[in-house]
Amino acid sequence: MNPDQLASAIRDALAAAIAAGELNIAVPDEVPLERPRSREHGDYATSIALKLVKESGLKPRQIAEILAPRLEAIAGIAAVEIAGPGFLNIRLDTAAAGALVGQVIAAGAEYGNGTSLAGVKINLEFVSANPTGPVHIGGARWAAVGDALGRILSAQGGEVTREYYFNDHGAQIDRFARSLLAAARGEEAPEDGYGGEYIGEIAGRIVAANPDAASLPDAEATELFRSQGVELMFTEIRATLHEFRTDFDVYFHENSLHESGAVDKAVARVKESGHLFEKDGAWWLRSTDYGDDKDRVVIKSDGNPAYIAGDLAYFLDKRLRGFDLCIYMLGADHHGYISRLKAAAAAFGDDPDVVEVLIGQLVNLVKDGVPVRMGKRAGNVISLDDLIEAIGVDAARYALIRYSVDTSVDLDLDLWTKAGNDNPVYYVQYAHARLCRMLANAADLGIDAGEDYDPALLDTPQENALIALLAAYPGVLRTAADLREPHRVARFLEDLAAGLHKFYDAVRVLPMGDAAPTAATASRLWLSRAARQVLANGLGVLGVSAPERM
RNA sequence: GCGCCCGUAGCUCAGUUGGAUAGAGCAGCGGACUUCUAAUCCUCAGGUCGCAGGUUCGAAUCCUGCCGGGCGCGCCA
Repeated sequence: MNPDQLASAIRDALAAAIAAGELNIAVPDEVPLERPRSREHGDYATSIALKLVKESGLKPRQIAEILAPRLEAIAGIAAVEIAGPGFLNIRLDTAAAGALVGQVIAAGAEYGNGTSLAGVKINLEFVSANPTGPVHIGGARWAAVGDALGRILSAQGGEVTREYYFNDHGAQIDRFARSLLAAARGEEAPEDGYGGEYIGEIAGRIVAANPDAASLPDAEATELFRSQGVELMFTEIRATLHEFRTDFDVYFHENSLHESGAVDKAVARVKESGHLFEKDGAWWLRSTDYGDDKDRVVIKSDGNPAYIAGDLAYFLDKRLRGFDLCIYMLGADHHGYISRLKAAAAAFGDDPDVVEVLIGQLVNLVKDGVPVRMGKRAGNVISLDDLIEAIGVDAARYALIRYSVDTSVDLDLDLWTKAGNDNPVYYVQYAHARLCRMLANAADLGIDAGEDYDPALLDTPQENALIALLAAYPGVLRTAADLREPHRVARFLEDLAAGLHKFYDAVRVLPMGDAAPTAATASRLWLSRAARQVLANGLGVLGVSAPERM
C-alpha cells in the first residue's frame, strides 16, 4: 500500500461515515498524509480530523473516533491510534507496505512519474545568455536547474519545449563586434566594450578564417566581426551546455524577430489592446497594472523599438506556437521583468498566468574560504567551463540544483571535489554504486531473486524506513513539478541514500560464507533492486550520472 | 526612497497547502570493519527559527511594523 492508496482509502472511509450519517460534510479532495518523524507515531499520520473541525462542527477527537474503526477494518492497515489533538496514526501491515517493492520494480524507469501535467504544452525558457561571452556561473545555475525542471515537468506528462532566447540584436552586440575588431587590430578595447581573454581568441579565429578582415573599412569590418563573432560565440556556448548535458529544442534568435517584421506586427497588434498608450512621442506598455513601478517604453520616440518590443513579439510567437504555459527562468537582476512579461501577456488578451517567471538568486564561488572574484565585463570570468573543469559535470549540476533558487548560495569548490559523505553528490552516487556491486555479487554467486518475493519478510525498522522512502518518491516528484522546485528531488535523494546506507549496514542481504540463500535473501534482493531503481530514476531526473562502481 | 529574495545549530542549508518534542550534513566528543564497497553506520552534545506585536485550538510557516544582508529600480539591451 502506497501513500496514494492510503489517502484514497481514508477518503473512502470518510465517504462511508458520511453515508452512515455520522458526519455532515463533503468528502475532501485532499487528505493530508505524512510520514511522522517519530516511529512511535506509526508509519503514516493524518491530520484530517483536525482539518474537518470547522466544517463538521465536531471536535477533532470525535471525528477521529468515527474514522479510526473504519480505517482499522481496511485490509493492509494493521493498527490505527488516535493521538495528540486528534491525529490518526496508522500502522501498515508489513506485507502491505512491502508490496510497494514489487510495484517499483514493475514500473522500472517509469516509477515516480505522474500525470498532473498531461497534455500541457510548456515552453521552458532558460539560460538565454547573451552571445557576447561564455556562459557564466549564473547561467550555469539556470542550465542545471532549468534542465532538471524540464525533466521533472516531462515526468508529469508535460510536453516541454526547452528554449534558449539568443539576444543577437542591439547595442551589446555592437559593442561586442567593436571589441573584436579592436582586438584584431591590436587596439585597446573600446571603453564600453568587452575585454576578456576570449575576445582576443575569437578575434584571432575570425582573422585566421578571413586574413584581411581587420583591414576592411570600419563598417564592413564591424559587420563581419559581428556576424562571425556571434556565430562562433554561440557555437561555443552550445558546446559548453552540451557538455553540461543541457540541450535545447529551440534556439531562438532575437534578430529573426526584427528581420521578419514580427516585432512591427506584434506592436501593431498590441497598440489596439488598450494596454499600450502613446505619450511624449513614444508608445508605452501599461506594466504598472501588473505591479511595475513605472510604465515601460515599447517604441521609442525616435520610432525604434525598445528592447521589450522584442519580448512582446517573442511572447506572441510562443503563443502562436500553441504553448499553454510559458515559463521564464531569470536571474535576480531581472526580477523587474515579471510585471512586464505579465503585462505583455495581458496585452495580447491572454491570462497573465500563462506567463510564469522564476527568479534565481545569485551564485558565489568560494575556494579556501575566500570568495572567488567574478565579473564578465572585466574579463575575470568564472565561466561554466571553469566550473566544469574545477568540479566536474555531475558535481556542478548537483551543487547548482540542490539549493532552492530563492536563496543565493556560496559553492565551496573544495567541498564539491571531496570524495566523502560531506559531499552530497558522492553520498548519493555511492549509495547507487554500493547497491550495484552487491547485486553484481549476488549474480556472481548464482543467487537468483526469483520471480516473486515475500513482502512480509521485510520487517526490520531499516527495511520499513527504506520502503517508506521509496513510496514517497512519486509525491516528491509531483511536488517538485507543482512548485517548480527541482531541489526537492536532490534533498529527497540524500534522504533515500541515508536510508539505503542504514539498511545496508543493519541488514545483511547476501548469505554469509557458504550459507544457503533464504526467502529473506530474495526479499532483500528485491528491496535492493527497488532502491537502486529509485536512486537511478532520481539521479536521472537531475541529469546526474548513476555510476555502477566508484 | 520603492520593489523582489533571504535571515532556522559554530558553518552550509532543508522544512508546499499552518499541525505532535523544529531537521540533515559538516565541524566537536566517543564508538563500530577476519564476511555484500568504512566514499559507510551508531552515540552524545549543539536552537529566544533576526526582533516586536497580531490572527487561532495550534505559527519557522499567515498578517503588520522594525533590524540586518543580497539584487534591482534607463525612451540601455
